[in-house]
Amino acid sequence: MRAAIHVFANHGYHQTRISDIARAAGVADGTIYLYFPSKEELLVSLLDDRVSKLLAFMQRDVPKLANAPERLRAIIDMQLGLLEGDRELAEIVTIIVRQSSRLIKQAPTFVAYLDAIECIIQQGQQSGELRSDISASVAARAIFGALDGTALTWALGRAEPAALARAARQVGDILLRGLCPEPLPLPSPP
Amino acid sequence: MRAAIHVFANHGYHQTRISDIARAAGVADGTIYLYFPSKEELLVSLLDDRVSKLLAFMQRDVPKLANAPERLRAIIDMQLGLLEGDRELAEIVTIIVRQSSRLIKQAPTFVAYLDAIECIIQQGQQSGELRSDISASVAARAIFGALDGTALTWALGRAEPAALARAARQVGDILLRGLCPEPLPLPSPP
Amino acid sequence: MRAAIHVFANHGYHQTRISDIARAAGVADGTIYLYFPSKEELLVSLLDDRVSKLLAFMQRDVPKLANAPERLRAIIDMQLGLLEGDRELAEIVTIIVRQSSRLIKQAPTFVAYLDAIECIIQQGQQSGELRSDISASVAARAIFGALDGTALTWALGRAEPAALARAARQVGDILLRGLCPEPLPLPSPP
Amino acid sequence: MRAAIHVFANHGYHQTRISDIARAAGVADGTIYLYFPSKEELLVSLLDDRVSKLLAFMQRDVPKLANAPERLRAIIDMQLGLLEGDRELAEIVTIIVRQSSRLIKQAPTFVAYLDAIECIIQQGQQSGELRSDISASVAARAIFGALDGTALTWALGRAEPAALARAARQVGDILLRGLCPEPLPLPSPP
DNA sequence: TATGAATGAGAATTCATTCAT
DNA sequence: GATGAATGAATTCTCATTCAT
Repeated sequence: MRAAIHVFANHGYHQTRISDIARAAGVADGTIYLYFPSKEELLVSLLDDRVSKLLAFMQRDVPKLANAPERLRAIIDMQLGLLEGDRELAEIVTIIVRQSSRLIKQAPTFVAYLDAIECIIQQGQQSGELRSDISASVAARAIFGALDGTALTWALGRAEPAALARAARQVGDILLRGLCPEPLPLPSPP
Repeated sequence: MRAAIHVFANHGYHQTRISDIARAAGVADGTIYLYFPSKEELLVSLLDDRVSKLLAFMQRDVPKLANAPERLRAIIDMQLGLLEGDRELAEIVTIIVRQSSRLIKQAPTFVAYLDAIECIIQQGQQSGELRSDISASVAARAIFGALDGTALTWALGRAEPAALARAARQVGDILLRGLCPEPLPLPSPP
Repeated sequence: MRAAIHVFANHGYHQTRISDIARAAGVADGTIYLYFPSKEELLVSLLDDRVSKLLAFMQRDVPKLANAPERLRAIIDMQLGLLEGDRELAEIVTIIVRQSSRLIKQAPTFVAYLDAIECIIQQGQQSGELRSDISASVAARAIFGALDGTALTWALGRAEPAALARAARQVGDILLRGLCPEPLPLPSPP
Repeated sequence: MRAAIHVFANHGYHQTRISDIARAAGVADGTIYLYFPSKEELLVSLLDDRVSKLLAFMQRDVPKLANAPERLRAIIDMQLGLLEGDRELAEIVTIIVRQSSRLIKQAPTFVAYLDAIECIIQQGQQSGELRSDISASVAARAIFGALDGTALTWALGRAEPAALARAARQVGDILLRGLCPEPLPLPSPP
C-alpha cells in the first residue's frame, strides 16, 4: 500500500500501471492481486485505510470536546494533520481520488464524513454556539472544500509540512469566526 | 464543444471516447481533430473558454467595486453563478478537470485565478477592510476551496439551480465575516 | 475469415492468438474487431457460414429426392463433400469447434442438423423404406457420428481429398444397408 | 483423479483451474504436482486409465469370441458400457479430450484403438463373415465415430443411463447389418 | 509429504489518432 | 472540409507452476 501511494501520487491513477506498483513494492505483478481484487479497489483500500481513521476519531474523540467550535477546530486540525506528514497521501486524497469517476460519485465514506460535520454544526446552532442563519449543510461543504483546497495547493506546491499546520490554524480562524453567532461576544461596557 | 461538455460531464474524461463526442456532435471522429489537436486539448479548450470569462470579469469589472469585501463577494457570486445554469459545466470544472493529471498540476489559468483573489485580499488587508492576521495566500485557497466544494456537491447532487445561488450567498457570509478585521465594528453603546 | 480458418486449423482455437490471424490476414489486430466482436464469435462466424449452407441444402434440395435412402445418401455426400476440398475447414468443423465449450453445448445449428436427419429417417420408417426397429434419434446420431469420425481422421491424416469421397461412399453403403428394413427385399420367386 | 473428472466434465479443460481441482479434492494446489507433472498430463492420465482398460479387454477377452460380428458387438457394448455409469467420464472422453489440441492429434492410444478395430474387421473380411467391398480402415472409423457421436449426444443430454445401453444395441444392429457380406443369405432359387 | 504464497509470462481488447478518399 | 476505416501500442488480470517451509 505504501508503494501504491508513492506511485499513484507521482503519476496519477490512470498513468500508473500495476507493474509500476509491483516493482516499487518489490513483488511480482500477480502478487498485487492476491491482496487487492483490482487496481481500483487498491485505490479504495488506500483511502478507506485513512478515512476510517478520520471517522473513528470523529466518533470517539470529537464528542468529548466541550462545544461546537472546539469540535470543528479539532476536525480541521485532524483533516489537515493527517496529511501534514505525508504529501503523497495528501495528493491521493485531494486529486487522485477524483480520477476514478466511480470513487467520487459513490464514495460512502465521503458522504459520511460530510454528514458528521453537518451534525456537529447543527448541534452548535441549537446551543447557540454557532450562527443559525446559515444552512448546516452548506457550511459543512464549505468547510470541507476550504480544507480540501488548502491541502490540494499544499500537495501540489513545494511548501514544507509546517506550512500546512499554519494554514490549518488560519483556515480554522476564518471559518470559525465566520460561523460565530451575531453579535460577537462583546466586552461588557463598564 | 457543447457535445464534449455533455459527454465528458456524464461519463468522465477517461470513460469518454472521442467517437462518443463525435456521435453526440453529429460529425465523424476525424472531424474533431480538425479543430482540436488531441482529446486533452479539447478538455483544456472547454475550460479556457469559461475560465477566461472569469478572468476577464475579474480584470474588467471587479476593480470598479468600492472595497475588498464587495470584490470578494462579486467573485463568489461570479464563480458559482457561472456554473448555476449549467450543471454539466460545473461537473467539468470541479471533477473532470482533475481526471487529467497534467491539467490540474500545470494549469496556468488556475494559478492566475488564485493569484487574482490573493491580490484582492492583500489590498483589503492594507486598507484595513480585511483582517491582517491571516495569510492572503491561505485565505485565497480557502475561498477557492469552499466554492469548489460547494459546486462539487451541488454538481453531484440533485438540488435545483437556485440552491447553488443560495449556497453562494451563505458561503460568502461565512467567508466574509471570517475575514473581517478584529474587533468587529461594534454598535456604539448608547 | 479465410486467414482465421487457416490459423485455427493449424494451431487450434486456444493456441491461436488474434495477432496470428491478423498477421495472416495482413491487417492490424484491431481491424479484426471491426468485423467480429470477439475471438469466439469469429469462430462461430466461420461455422455458421458453412453450416448454414448445409441446412439450406437440406431444406431446399433434399426434399426433392424420391425416397429416404436417397435423401440420406445425399446428406452423407453433402456433409463430407463440403469438407473434401478444404481439409482445414474439416479440421475446424470436427475438432476446433469442440475446443470452445460454449459452442458445442449450445450450438443451435448442430441440434437443427441432427433434427433434420432424424426427421428424414422417421419418414422413411413410416413409408417402409427404412427399418422401424431402430430409434430414429439413435440412427441420426450414429450417422452424424460416423461421418464426423470419418472426417476427423481424414482431417488429421495425410490422405488425399479423393480418399474422403471414397470413404463417404463406403460409409453410406454401411449405414444404408444397416438401415434397410428386414427382411431385405427379396427377388420374388416365380 | 475423481475430482479432476468431475471438474473437467463440468467446466471443460480450459475453464478448469488447477486450484478448482485441488479444492474439489481437498488438497493444496501444489499437491497435484506431486502426482501429475502438468495439467495436460493429468487429463492424459484420466484417459489412459480408462482406455487402457478398453485395450486390455480387447487384447484379452475379445479374441476368445467366436467370430468377427460377435467381436465387434462386444467392442460396441464395451465402449459405451464403460461410459454408461459415468456421464462425466463420457463427457471427458467425447468432448474435453478434444479441447487439448495435442491430445487428439498425437494420442497413441486412440490410434491403437482404431487399429485394433480395423484388425478385427480385416479378419472378418478374410473369413467371409464381413463384407469385403468396404475398406476395413473406413469401417473402423465409421464404427468409432458412430459410437462417439452416440456417447456425445448422450453426455450432453439428459437421458438416463439405460438409454445409452439401448442406443448401444441399436447402433450395433445398424453397423453389423451394414457390414454383413453380400449377398444376404438368400432363399435358394428354385 | 503437503502446503499455498509468490511468481511472471502471456493475450484479448480498447481507442486515440491518422490519412487516403 | 469532412469522412471513417484502419491502425497498433498499451495494459489489466489470470493461472499453471514452483519451492521454501
